[in-house]
Amino acid sequence: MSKGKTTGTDGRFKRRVLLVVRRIPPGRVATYGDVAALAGRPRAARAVGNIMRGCSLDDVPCHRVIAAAGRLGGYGGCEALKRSLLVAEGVPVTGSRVRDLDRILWRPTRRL
DNA sequence: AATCTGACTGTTG
DNA sequence: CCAACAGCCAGAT
Repeated sequence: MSKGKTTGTDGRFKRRVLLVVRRIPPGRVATYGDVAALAGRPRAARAVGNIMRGCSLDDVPCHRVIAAAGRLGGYGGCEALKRSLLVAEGVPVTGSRVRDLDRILWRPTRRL
């Protein structure tokens, strides 16, 4: 292990983002910007989206990550699925937007 | 190391 | 409400 760098070439940011998203409880959502901030880069919302794009629902509940202002954002071209998953968890969604975002938005009590 | 990509965000019209 | 533009960022090639 002297080098310990052969694998895990992932940026720490990506790892951090995955951990944050995994902590989002059912019935709640977090915006890309919030996740980025929790991961340590409040302006990397776009980067978070790119990371989500490469992750799977089996690895992380990416459907709980939405865009700002309560908009659902994208989902690999299957936004309808994202909407269904959120509604199934009890998240009130109207059209392409989450209602009462202030109540549904996840509030982490402790940071990493 | 440079360039391109894009599941973002805020502003302007 | 929607379209266009610009700013910002990490990952992939």
